[in-house]
Amino acid sequence: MNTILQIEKPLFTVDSVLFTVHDGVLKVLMAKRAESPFEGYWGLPGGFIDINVDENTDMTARRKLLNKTGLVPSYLEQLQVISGPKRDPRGYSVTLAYYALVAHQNVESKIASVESACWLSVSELPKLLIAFDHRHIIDIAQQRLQQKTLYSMIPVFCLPEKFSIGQLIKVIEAIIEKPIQRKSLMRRIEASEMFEISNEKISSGGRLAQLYSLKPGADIVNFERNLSL
Amino acid sequence: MNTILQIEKPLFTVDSVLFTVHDGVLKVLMAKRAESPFEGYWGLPGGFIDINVDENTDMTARRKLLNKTGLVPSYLEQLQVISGPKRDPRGYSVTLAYYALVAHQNVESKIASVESACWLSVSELPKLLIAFDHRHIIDIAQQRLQQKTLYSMIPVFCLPEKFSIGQLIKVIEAIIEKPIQRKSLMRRIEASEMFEISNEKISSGGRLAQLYSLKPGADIVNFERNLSL
DNA sequence: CCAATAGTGTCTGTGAGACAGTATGAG
DNA sequence: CTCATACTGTCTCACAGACACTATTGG
Repeated sequence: MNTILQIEKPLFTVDSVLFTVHDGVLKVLMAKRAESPFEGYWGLPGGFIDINVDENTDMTARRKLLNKTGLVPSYLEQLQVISGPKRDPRGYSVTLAYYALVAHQNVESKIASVESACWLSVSELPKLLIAFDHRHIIDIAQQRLQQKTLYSMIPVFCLPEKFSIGQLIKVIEAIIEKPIQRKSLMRRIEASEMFEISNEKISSGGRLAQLYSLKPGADIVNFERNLSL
Repeated sequence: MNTILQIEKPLFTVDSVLFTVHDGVLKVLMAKRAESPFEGYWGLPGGFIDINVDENTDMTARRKLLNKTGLVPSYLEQLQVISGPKRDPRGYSVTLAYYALVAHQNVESKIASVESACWLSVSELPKLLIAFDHRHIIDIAQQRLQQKTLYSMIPVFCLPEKFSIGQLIKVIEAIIEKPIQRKSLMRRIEASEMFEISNEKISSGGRLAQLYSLKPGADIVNFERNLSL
């Protein structure tokens, strides 16, 4: 091609913070590291981009999630790039962090390269050994998720295709760690026009709950006000 | 260290979209490329990270802005990573784009490596030759700036230290391309508690305007509602 | 029947939009 | 004085919060 000084390149990795909510608790998917830096520590699923396979970094994130955990996220968005000379003992490192959401499902670590991938409660992370600065990345991801929950409907991606308002309330409250008004949520569901009323209802210990589902091809509306305070 | 297969790494670059507002027009800083890919096209100021110099990618962005344009931005924030095999003829490329704001000032291209850096009106970009996918990156940056202007005071970073409400209105209107209510803006300035009333006033063809300045150490408040519609 | 959860009606509160009215500078 | 721009007062409107009320299920 032409003369470019191939100056030293940093390590470039892609890591994902995959969240779900189960039993009213926010969980994050972590993998126990089987390999050298921070072996035995919990780390975010991620790795190096494969420029022969990955159309872009989104694909790297998805590929690594699938390989390491068998899961395909319902929602995936770039979070932030974290970089510096000291964050990886192997050298100067640049990590593109994603955050992602999925309905809760059991993780069978189908892949040998990882000892075990599993859902950890965000609240129990302080008790665990976390690799690199992944704890910090999770904090940033959690903040972003909380913020976005105040003005959008992304929490629906923590639920299955069809869901009830009651389920959605539980998910939102688990994310923002505050109670919300059912009424406000229903107004938003109505106003957003993102959802359609299913013909099914679900039993939940009282009156049957209407199930909703995302309209096919609907994009995610951002509201002009935040919830709560 | 240990055996890591050094699989092929992508090119990693950092580019910045530096905005300002001058005479009620949103401008972006572009440099005429003196070197090979897209020589003679307009490109965003940016380049490769220097892992021996840059503490992190923010520093890369700042260093490149300073080198290529002599400017130090008042505000700098990550925008997005864009990646893919085709966006740079030299190979698979990953770019971390930043967007930044600064008070308008003339650019003297102090550095020889760039033919000319100058402020281009965003509206005239369609008429010009833009390198790589930089046009697309600018579009994304502009959208983000518009969005953020609706719920924060970042446009003040397009103004000098001390500024009047009237100046700020002009900047905001240039960014979001819609008129706003002076009253709403004043309420926000009051409520945010980010600013202090200077002891100076500025003449502007009518009654003297009160000058404000950012309180030292004040952080940028996000409002819970958006402006306008 | 009761308990539990789903959903409605409606009042209050907050902050943006609109816009008329007042204040104060230059010429 | 007039004109231009700065600032204030105040009404309306949209939408979130609060909460009482009704509806519908299972036991």
